[in-house]
Amino acid sequence: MILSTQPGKLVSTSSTRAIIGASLRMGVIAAITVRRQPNNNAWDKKKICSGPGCPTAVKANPIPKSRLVIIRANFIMPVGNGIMDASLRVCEYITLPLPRSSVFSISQSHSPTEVPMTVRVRFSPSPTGYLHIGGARTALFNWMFARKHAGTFILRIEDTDQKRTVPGAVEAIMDGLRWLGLDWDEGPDIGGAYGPYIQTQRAALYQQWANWLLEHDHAYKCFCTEKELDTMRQYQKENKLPIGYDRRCRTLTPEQVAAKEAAAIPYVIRFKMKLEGETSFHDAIRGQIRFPNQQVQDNILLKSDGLPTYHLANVVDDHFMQISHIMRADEWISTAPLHVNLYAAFGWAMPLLGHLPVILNPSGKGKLSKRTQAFNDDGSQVLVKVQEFQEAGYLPQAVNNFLANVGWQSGSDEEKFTLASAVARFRLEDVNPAPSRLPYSKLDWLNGLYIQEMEPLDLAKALKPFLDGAGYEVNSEALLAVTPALRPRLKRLSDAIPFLQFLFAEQPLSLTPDQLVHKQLPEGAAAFREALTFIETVEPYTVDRLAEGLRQIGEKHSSNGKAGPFLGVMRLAVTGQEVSPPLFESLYALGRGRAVTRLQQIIDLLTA
RNA sequence: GCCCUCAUCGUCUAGGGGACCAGGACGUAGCCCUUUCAAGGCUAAAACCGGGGUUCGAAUCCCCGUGAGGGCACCA
Repeated sequence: MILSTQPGKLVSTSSTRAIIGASLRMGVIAAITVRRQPNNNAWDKKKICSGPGCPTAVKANPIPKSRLVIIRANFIMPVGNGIMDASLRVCEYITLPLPRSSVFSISQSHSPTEVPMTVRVRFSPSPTGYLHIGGARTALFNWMFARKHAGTFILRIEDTDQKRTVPGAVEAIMDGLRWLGLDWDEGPDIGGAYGPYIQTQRAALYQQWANWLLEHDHAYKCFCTEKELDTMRQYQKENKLPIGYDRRCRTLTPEQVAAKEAAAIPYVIRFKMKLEGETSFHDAIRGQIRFPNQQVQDNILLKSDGLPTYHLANVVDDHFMQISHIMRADEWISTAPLHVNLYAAFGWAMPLLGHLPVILNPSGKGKLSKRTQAFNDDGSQVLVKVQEFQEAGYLPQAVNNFLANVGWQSGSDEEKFTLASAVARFRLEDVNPAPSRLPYSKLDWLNGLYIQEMEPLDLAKALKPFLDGAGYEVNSEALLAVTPALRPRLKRLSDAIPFLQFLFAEQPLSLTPDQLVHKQLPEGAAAFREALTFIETVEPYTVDRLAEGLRQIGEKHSSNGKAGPFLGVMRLAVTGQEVSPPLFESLYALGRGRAVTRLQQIIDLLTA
């Protein structure tokens, strides 16, 4: 009966129902569900029928899993009329054409996010300090989105809070972005068609539009002093009233306003928010978000110093800079309804919003901040500034890769990828809305992988500043010789410092005889003496020749015929480090002269 | 207090009603290799926040809790 339904057979809705009905009587059909597939990614689900009496039948007479028959039709809703492409599953997926039927009518509820032809996005930090890793992540996502859609990435400086502006911060932020390779197409340093890109230089524009709102009854002047507002908030707190501006100046009569103005009382301009109803907007990452309008304050748009607050400045700038998408941090969600209403008051089209998840402290308590010094499980300090990552010896491509993996998933199981491939696959819909901590240990792993890809010469060059910084003046030839051996041992560039310490160690090395004996090496001193002679005379003094000769000596002297035991103690003898690069490279980097000196000291120590 | 957001191994995540006794990665542990430490290879332990509901079937949809984060500034 039902199981004889063959692939390719036309099944009408009514016959589908007949099948269900008949099968239900036999106690084999459980349910039928339908999924629409408008494209390969987005799915709508609609249950069209779950056979009447089905639950009872199943409960009364449980069907073994193997006999549970499921019909499921997956079909693509055609744009026009006609037959839709469908598949029907009966125990297994089989493909069948299925005629259109009203039973299958599906509401359009899941439209794919549209990306307009011209993408213009911005990263707009406040110049209050260095580039924060969370800011860098926001910048990275904006940048990836812009590059993906061949759009424009804009750097805009939001310096309307003069009190918090720090000299040199703009340059520091730009340095951070440059180090990461996030290049901008328009910005304060390079200009652009929509400049200036520093908000304090656009003050007149904000004033103009604040006045426009005033004239069109979307805003009002507020003469409240800070003291007054503090008192108000205090009162609200004590009396458990809703916290926020009570809109007392909203109802000032024109005469009262004129009087206060005549008295030269400073004022701010506040937005006249709708008092009832709700504001909703679509978030590209979170879907629809609704706010009761009562929750939205009559926020200040223009401060008494004549500069705008963020709310006004960002709306005006995003409009005039023709920003198409706003991707900003989570913490802006609650002000989004204000912005929506501002756009509405101006009559401007709203850019698409997407609120990125915040980055949490490793403890999970609070968001990652540069003010609260945090520590990892291993006690190391949590890096927060981009510059700190650089100084710790991370590579920019590793940091980018790392950041891209937090809150976004590349769509494959590959965790290591180039920025270019991430750009190609970047979609706003794939951003995970959940806040996350930075998995720093993954950064170490990734950085190690990137280091292993480096050519020895490039790696040596990259290592140089770190060694210089530690006061180690390694000669280039020696450095280049140990670099291949060093490479797989490095997670961070700065890890090279302890490895190469032996090159600068005080003489003599602080070793004790018992550190240099090995069970498998009965005549240690003799082996060292032979090694000494060999090192003194070997020509040329190369890693390969050293390896060859010392291996032979080791094999000869060890009781198990393997070079290992000797090489181990020998390495310790010449480096004095429990952990160091391998012996041959270390000897080479040390140079013949110093190698001989150290070995002689060891022999003296053992024979004393 | 009010409002908003979020919730899968320790961590970053996959997951869009049956393919999941939940997959990958880092980290951790063990073994192999080995010249110390790494790297590399193999193996293992390790999660659907709780409770209801819808459904034949829920990690997935809905509701209620709980927890975490954010906002309620003349800061952004």
